[in-house]
Amino acid sequence: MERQPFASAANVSERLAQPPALAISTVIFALRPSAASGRPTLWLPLVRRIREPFRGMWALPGGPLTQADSLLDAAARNLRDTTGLAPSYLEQLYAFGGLHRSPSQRVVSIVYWAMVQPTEAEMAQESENVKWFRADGLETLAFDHNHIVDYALWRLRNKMAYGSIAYHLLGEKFTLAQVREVYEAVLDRTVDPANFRRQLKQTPHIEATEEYLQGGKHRPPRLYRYTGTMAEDSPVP
Amino acid sequence: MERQPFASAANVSERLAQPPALAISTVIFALRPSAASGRPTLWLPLVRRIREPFRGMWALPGGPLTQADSLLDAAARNLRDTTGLAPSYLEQLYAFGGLHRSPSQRVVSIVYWAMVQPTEAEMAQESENVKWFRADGLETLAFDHNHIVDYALWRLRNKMAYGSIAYHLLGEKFTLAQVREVYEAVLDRTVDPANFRRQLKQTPHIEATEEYLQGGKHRPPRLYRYTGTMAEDSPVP
DNA sequence: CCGAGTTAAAGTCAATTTGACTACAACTAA
DNA sequence: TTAGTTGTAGTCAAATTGACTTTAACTCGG
Repeated sequence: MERQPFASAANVSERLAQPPALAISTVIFALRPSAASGRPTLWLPLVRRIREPFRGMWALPGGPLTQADSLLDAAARNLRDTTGLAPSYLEQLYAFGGLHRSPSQRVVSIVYWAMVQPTEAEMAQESENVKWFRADGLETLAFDHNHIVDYALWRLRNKMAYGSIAYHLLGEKFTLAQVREVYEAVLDRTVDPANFRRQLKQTPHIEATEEYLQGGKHRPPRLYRYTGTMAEDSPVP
Repeated sequence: MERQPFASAANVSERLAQPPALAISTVIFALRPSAASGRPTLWLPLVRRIREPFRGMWALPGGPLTQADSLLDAAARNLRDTTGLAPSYLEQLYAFGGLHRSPSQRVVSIVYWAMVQPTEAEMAQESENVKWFRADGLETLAFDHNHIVDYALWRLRNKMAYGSIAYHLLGEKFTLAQVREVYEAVLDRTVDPANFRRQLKQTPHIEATEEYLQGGKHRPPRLYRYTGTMAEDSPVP
């Protein structure tokens, strides 16, 4: 991503001549049970920087735009290389291009965001340099990445209301209570179970299966399936 | 923007080494009375390309990202330089980065969109190389710019429902009927005047003035003012 | 095997919002 | 002065929403 270890006079004059560096980064959201309450909460994987600037700090996974890939492909490829993830939902979030996002060199980052299902999330093995964090109350990250995560959270809360994002955080089959828990986790408020059920039953792309989730402590809930696609909300690009 | 007049063997090998070119373009919407019905409809200014590729064809105003400007500043500056416009509403739309958007060189375009008020729109003088077009039924444009305009229209229709965009297409003071006409133009359907009025009266940032629009043919309507800001919908960036 | 406890799922009902429509007000044009 | 047109307020039934109750289906502890 950002290569120059420090700024020099040469760098500064070059800055006017050479085009800005183009980076692709991704904010990845997944649901994990909170350590405290056990309820699902939003988490995201971060990678530790192994170079200057911000060496040793945590940052969004990303890298330079590979020439042979479209923006989406570049995001997907980088995600696989750095975290091992292959998310079922991956969409462009925003292009950040402030002048001082990175010391020394001007960097324009095209940021994607992803939702991964619990089974997918397990693919992102934690290691010395890859770790999952709770999305709220994040420590200070490299570059302007706190800012980017905050923006992603704001968009997530907005899109939740009328979008299909929730289903991409769940597995293939899910109970209505699980969907409700996603809403509660993201919107950070309780939702009436009965009314929520009534709403979902008249939205498209939610299909009841004949299966029930067994092994719970009480009456087994029916399992549902989401039959929509990722492109349900954003069409052309 | 795209400089190479034609592709060469040297170009192709260089493509892998040098970063993609970064361009900023803008889709500008304004309201103008339709020639046929007289009702307001969506128009946008386009500029004629004076270089290859696509020389002579119409395209969105844009240019390379200037090094000293943020993305927003670069969009605003370019808009002023090419069309003379200084829109009151200017926001990032999407980053387009397909591999073959431009012949010869890879170009990533960060596209902004703007809404200009009627008085502002007059600043964009038509000339040999700058002309206003109706947003729907556009002729074939340079690059993938038809695709970009279609996407902008889709976003506009979506955002209209719960956003503040309509007011940025109108002047400082406006009648409720004018707001309704904007909705009708963008959503392409009729809206009940009485019900629309009831809705608007309980939305924030719409303030009644003590003035009335005189000179009409019938009962003069009250003028209103929008007191919100551009950042009402999109917060952080 | 029974009853308490818990969650799923369906149903009730009043309050609010929406869509279609009516009525009246305020102006222009003839 | 009157007919025509648009602005504005109000009415009413239908649809939607939020708070709540009821019944069903299961587990677990005795």
